[in-house]
Amino acid sequence: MGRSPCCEKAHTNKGAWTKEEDQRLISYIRLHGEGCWRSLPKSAGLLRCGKSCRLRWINYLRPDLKRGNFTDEEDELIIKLHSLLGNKWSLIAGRLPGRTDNEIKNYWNTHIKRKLMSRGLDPQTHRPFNATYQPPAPPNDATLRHQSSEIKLTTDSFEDAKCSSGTTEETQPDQHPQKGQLLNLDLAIGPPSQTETRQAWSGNSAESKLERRVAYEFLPVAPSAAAAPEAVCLCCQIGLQRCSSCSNSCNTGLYRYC
DNA sequence: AACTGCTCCAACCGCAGTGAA
DNA sequence: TTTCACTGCGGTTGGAGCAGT
Repeated sequence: MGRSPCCEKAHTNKGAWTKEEDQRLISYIRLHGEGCWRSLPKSAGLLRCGKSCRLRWINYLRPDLKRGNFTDEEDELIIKLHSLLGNKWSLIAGRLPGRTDNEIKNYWNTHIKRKLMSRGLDPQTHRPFNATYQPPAPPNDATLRHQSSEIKLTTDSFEDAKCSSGTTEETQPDQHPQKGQLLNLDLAIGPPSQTETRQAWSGNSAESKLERRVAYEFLPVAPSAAAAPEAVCLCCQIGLQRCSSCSNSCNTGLYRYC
């Protein structure tokens, strides 16, 4: 038995959005807020599927979107994040305020890929084309487990028992960025929004772990393996010896830093 | 002016993750 | 534990616009 379609396709519009549809969607979300995408089209009087409404809002109509060309700084940031995360566009977008995953994905495919190739770098591996190197698979469960164990190597405070156990891949330094490289990432990145934090940092999915890893490595005070980590709460971003605001309610497991 | 090929990006599609029942 | 509805993500597509001939 297949999944029921997300909407009644026979009675929905497809293709480019009209100004009137945009206006209806904006007005409705202003009044009622985001969410309930499935019922939104009917409530807003739109002959669109909920997914289509959500996409239109997120990628085009949201008021906080930054339109216009990407800056060189954004370019470099995207490249750095992509080298770390792979094609995790939503995570990358979470570090670029005002940019959407779709926008970044398109920009990557049309500009940055070419830019990297002109530098003689493989856009997937971020390594020189002529290097004798077997490209790692894009972040799948196995590589995520590997990456999680890498976290364990860079700090003994960030434990993730589920991930670190069962890691059978051999560590081949040439296939992964060095610790120094990871920590050398530009720190001028905005913190994730509350929503992003809630969504990406909770749970124990591979995605969440990856997000935590990025957040961890982008922290202003990255703990070294030798010294005890500075007290920075990863989920609250509060630099206190003990963060009382999250230690009880936080389910990310990151409160160990508090 | 007409045609062709290319680029770019908005939008679609299918699947995975998540939480409620 | 299973099923199902819903949301979000990443890959892909289609068409508008532009440049070259």
